[in-house]
Amino acid sequence: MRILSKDLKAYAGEKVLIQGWLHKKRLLGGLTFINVRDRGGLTQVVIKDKEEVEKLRGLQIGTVLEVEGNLVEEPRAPGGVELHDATLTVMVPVTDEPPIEIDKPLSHKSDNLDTLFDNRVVGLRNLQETTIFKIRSELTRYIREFLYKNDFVEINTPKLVAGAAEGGAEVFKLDYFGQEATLAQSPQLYKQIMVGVFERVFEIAPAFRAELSATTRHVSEVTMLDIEMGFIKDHNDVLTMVQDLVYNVLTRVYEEHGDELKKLNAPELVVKPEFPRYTMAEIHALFTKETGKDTSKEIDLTPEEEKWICEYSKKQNGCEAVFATNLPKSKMKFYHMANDDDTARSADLLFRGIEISTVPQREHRYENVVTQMKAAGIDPTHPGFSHFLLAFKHGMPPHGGCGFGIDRLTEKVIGLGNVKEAILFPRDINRLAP
RNA sequence: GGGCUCGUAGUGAAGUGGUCUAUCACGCCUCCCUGUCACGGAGGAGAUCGCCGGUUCGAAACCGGUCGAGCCCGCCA
Repeated sequence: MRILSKDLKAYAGEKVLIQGWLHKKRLLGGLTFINVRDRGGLTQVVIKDKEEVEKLRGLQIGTVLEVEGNLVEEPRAPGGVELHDATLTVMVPVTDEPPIEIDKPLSHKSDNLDTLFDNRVVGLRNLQETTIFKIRSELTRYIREFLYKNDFVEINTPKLVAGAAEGGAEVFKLDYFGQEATLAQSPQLYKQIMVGVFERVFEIAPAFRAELSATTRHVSEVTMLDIEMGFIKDHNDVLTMVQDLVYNVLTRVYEEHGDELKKLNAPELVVKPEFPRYTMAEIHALFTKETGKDTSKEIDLTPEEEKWICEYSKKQNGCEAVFATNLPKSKMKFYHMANDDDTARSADLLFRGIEISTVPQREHRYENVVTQMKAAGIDPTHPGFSHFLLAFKHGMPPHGGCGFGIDRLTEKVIGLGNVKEAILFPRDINRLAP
């Protein structure tokens, strides 16, 4: 029976069988160490028999092995146990050397990302890369667990759609049996419709953005967490839910994976349960006062301001997650709810210098939605929107939610420099493979 | 869409007019090595310096073009 590396400790003194990939060879003459990688980690195998060592001649890292041997406790071995008197069986021989290093950290310098992604299928076997995606997996697990606990239902909505969900943003167009279709750039309208069914819903799914953006924070296929909740008292209810979710997820990942985060050189976490809230106008004023650069006429936060306010809040409030509230009405989407002044009931959640989520309250009154739609130049009878309006005609409670970038969250938790490093197979303007 | 930068063995880097017949590290091959864990030691293979053209007695280096890539801005998650 196959034993996983992480479970070996319980089998000290017994004969065990492991299966995995050859991860590293160290030949010391009469003594050879090999590391075998399986889903639980690495196992050190000690081989003295020359014939057994010869089986590995010419075989490269990646060779699939079965190893049978006696498990002994050995303080000098990593993990405290190792296999002795091993008999090797080569399940799948590999003779080509890997195109990229597997047992040493890979270069994540921006100039080298192209090589990193070209060789992704093998490079991901590098334990440093693997750890990034294990942490990403944990982050999504924590998100799901938090939302289930708070009575949210996980949904799946179509990614092939009849029209743009959000006016303005660039969409991918494609032929759909003779009709023009687009790839969904957001589940926005569907998740709102589902508030009329379940009250509280969420989805973790790809969204497609055809923006011609070439930056460290953009990709054309993004994994979004979308949340929507009904029967809110006001915008504050949504902000609090998102805040509690993020606080829970961040503190939990640092608790449960602190060692791995440290190995990846992740920054120390500085957060408080209550994230500071500044209106956009306040941030412009503070930034202008502190730096002397006048941003009071900017509609949105500049990328420099996003970095600055997170640093500022970290120092002032001991919290590097911060809400920028009262976003300008001029930027508002037709389904957002306006305030009486020139702002909207919408906020950006910023963390470590980047926008990771937008958290608005929605306009739930049918007539107002139609009015705002027309004002945005959208035809309410278009098949991409008519069903959305039908749901509103039949009763939508006050509601709000968020769109949340899983890729950016992972990037920032680990302290990576580019969102693509947090994506297995990133898609951008230039890259469609692997 | 606008601006800036980069392209040298499989990988990461050094070299900014001649001493480059291109250097180093990792990886690979051969040999030595019984406690390695970025093992160590000796030797070896591997690059028409992205491509095309030009300047020059001479180009990896300078100029123009081209292809590829990255970063910033706009926009957004």
